Amino acid sequence: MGHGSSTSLKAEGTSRGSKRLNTWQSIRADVLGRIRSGEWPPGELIPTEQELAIEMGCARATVNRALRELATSGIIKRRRKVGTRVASTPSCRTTLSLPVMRDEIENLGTRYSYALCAYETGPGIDSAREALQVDLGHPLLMVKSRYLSDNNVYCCEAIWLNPAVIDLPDPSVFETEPPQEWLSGNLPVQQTRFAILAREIEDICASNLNLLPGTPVLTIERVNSLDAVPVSFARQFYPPHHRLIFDD
Amino acid sequence: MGHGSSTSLKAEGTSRGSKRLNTWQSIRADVLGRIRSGEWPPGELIPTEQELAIEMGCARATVNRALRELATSGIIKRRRKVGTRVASTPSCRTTLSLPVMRDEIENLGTRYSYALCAYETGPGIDSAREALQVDLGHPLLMVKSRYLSDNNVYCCEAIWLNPAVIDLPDPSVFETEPPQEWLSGNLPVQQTRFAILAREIEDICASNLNLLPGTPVLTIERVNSLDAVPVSFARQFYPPHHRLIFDD
DNA sequence: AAGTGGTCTAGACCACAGT
DNA sequence: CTGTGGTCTAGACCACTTA
Repeated sequence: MGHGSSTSLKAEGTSRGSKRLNTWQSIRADVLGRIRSGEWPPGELIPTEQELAIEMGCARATVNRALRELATSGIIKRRRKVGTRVASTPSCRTTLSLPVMRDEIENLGTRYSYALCAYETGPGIDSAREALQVDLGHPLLMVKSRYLSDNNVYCCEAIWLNPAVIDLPDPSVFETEPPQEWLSGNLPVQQTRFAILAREIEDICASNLNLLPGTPVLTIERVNSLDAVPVSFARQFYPPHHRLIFDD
Repeated sequence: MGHGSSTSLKAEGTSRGSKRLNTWQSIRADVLGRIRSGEWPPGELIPTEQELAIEMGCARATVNRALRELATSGIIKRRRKVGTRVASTPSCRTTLSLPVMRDEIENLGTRYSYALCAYETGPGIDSAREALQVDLGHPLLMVKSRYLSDNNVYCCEAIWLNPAVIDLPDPSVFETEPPQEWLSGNLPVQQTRFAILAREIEDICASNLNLLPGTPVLTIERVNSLDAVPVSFARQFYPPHHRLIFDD
């Protein structure tokens, strides 16, 4: 323990001319470096926040912030009283961002456009009724549309909306505005549940994506809920070359 | 420890000691509630940290923590000098966790088992050579294996390892230990890049998954690197019913 | 120049989990 | 019990952006 030897100044300040010495980012980088270098191998217990704070000459809160970020990334595991360990099984955690289609396409640097393909009111498909918790006699509005990136079909979407729980507009508004955007603009922000899966493309969408029926397509399903009441079920199909990339 | 029971504490002075009132979680919940209720609609500027801290009766740092978490989730957007806005386009951000297969299966509450299917040294497939940045004359070790969940095939894996950059063990060790686990246990933690996509299952793996050739399978590709040098390229195939779920 | 978020600090208390 | 991470606080300064 500290025995007064330290005058508690991190003065020194000369060794590095850098602007900020003790950013939490720099501490995170330092710890990460020691892990990657093998100095702290998987499963190893690393020093406590207190010890690291002293060693790095910063406040414990700063170390805490750095280690918290590493824990969130799955790099380390923290438990009270026990301490902090390097993750023994490298469970990679990363952030999945699913923006609105307009942003997704424009972020590619390409020109976004949207087109309505069709709409109809009917019983919908099994998956939609299940997700929306309604039965066969209950009509749903289905809207099919396409998103283009520089005039190439980027994604094909089918969405089922439950008119019993939300006031739907005249479907003609979907000629210019995607249903997902209409939802977020006209209802208080919803809760959304996702699933990512692989499916054979549906026959009806195959032509929209210029694909042969049976082609595997990456599919994202979304259920939007309002106060825990599901209001829409959507499927977005991406052509075969599409990948969700995670670099870190 | 130097400090005896130096009861210099200020007796908590505050009124009632109900649990904790001003946790950052409660503040996050409060703000989220106001957003969801429509009090602060999309695009709206919300009060500054300072104002919220006063209103909630807590420190600005606590408000900052709460808002930071919301910003990370994509619920709000923050800019210095400008302030904090409710996201106008609800770009959903969530955490994708890709644990080791053993954990992934055991987390389902099922029994995990692993089986080696085959291995061979050869030129590998185009994608593998590209990912590993080697050419045709360069031999790679390919290992195919299966992961079972309660004796049902859960996932089928093919991995190509570059013997030029890592010392590979005798392939027989892969009879009991999955290559991914061997990698993480015998090399300093690597950087991993991912991609998620949909593919037709390869003929060779179809029988391993008890599927017909051509079936769409959710595929995860991983490239493990060591000091920016790629050492392995893996493809994991999940049967058609498999979904990556995001609830939040 | 001024306002807002971003971060650091030093100290304190709490929650949890081993002993 | 004790030790460890988790959090709150009050104040301070910095960084970025707009006016």
